Amino acid sequence: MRAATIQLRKRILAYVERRIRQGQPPTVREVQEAFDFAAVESARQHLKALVDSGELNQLSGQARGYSLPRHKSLKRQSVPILGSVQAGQLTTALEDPDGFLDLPLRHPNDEHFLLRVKGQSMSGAGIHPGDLLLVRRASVARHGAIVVAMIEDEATVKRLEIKPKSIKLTPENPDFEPIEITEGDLNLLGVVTEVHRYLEGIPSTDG
Amino acid sequence: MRAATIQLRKRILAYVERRIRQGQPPTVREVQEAFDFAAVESARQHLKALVDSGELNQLSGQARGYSLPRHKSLKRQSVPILGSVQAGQLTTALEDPDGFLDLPLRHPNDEHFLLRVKGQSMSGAGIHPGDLLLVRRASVARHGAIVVAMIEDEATVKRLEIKPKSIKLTPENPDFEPIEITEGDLNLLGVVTEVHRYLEGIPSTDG
DNA sequence: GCTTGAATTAGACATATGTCTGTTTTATAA
DNA sequence: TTATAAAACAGACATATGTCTAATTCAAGC
Repeated sequence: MRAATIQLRKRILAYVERRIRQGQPPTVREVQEAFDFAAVESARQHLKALVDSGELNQLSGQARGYSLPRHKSLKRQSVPILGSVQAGQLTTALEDPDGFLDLPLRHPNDEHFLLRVKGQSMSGAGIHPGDLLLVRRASVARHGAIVVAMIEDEATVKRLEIKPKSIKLTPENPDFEPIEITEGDLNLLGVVTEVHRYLEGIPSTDG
Repeated sequence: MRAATIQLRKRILAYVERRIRQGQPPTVREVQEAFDFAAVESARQHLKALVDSGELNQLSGQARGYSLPRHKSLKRQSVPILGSVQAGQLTTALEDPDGFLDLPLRHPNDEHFLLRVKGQSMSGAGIHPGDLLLVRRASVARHGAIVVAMIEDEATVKRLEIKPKSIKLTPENPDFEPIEITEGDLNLLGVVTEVHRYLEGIPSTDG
């Protein structure tokens, strides 16, 4: 393959992806026009190459038959927004959320919720009051992960430190005290996977 | 219109919407098959009715030419991810993004892009390196807004301060210097509306 | 039942679109 | 430069798909 072709093919792939995401995959001739090919076959050859290399899927013979491979099409789901979670009430809270946001999830088979941040205890990690934390429900987490755990009757956000004989939950703010508990006493609600902040007011809470 | 037709038409609309959201609008004949019509024209008539009532848009004569009207489709959009923007190259950068994220947009009729944060100049506002900023393209902004402006050949993020006779662009970090320019020299690319941080690695950069 | 218009059916046609074959141009390396 | 394969081009063809017209069936009201 020629040097310039690599760049061109990337641009074609980006174009096709954009069209698909906008709701209508392009025809071969639309690709031809978008890239000023004089021949339909030129566009087709590039598309075929992208299919052959696995960057696009194709339903042969169908009009606008190009689609994104599975790993590229993220599932989107409605995620409930929780203002706070009281002890043992996660299920209840999930059933009566403050609202929902449609988000693409990277672990679409896991259960998620959004938790609105209160207080400054994680400001050292760039997590501030009002931020929405996307939490993947899990009962285990890796050392160093930011987790949501039930501490003294309320869900709180801390960084998890796994020690040989205990668990330490550290706020990222020197004004707050870390908590050290035994592994059995840890009531982990989930792992924070994303932080979202909305600067222009409350996001749509269509729930 | 007959009683049963109302229900059927709703089901057809839902089918078309689902197909569009999955990335490929159906052909008339696919609608025909999905609803067991013996004639193509039956499906076509229902689709035509949905177009006439404004629940679908259509590009006549085009294969798979049905699309969602603006108020339905643009609740979620594919937003291009830009790693950086060089002077005057926003259009080019938008055509060759690092990837896309599907996000619900609160100003669905405006153009948006995601900008990956470099440097610590806005850490005082809780914006850190690696964060993705959702930017709504705009040429004007309100006092106090966090904006993306072209400064010295590159897009940078600053807080906007509108003064009587000048514009001040302030980094939220004492280690950096504010910039003061006349209003005419301001090259505003957009307003930051959301901050997103992904803690478990790079979000899908499928572009 | 009869009437009437909506809904469906049947079939054909026009166009859009995918695909194929062969030729020409172009970039790259020897 | 020349040889070579990649890439682009040109044109044709096959199929998919949108659209049209007329006939038939069906549901709802009289």
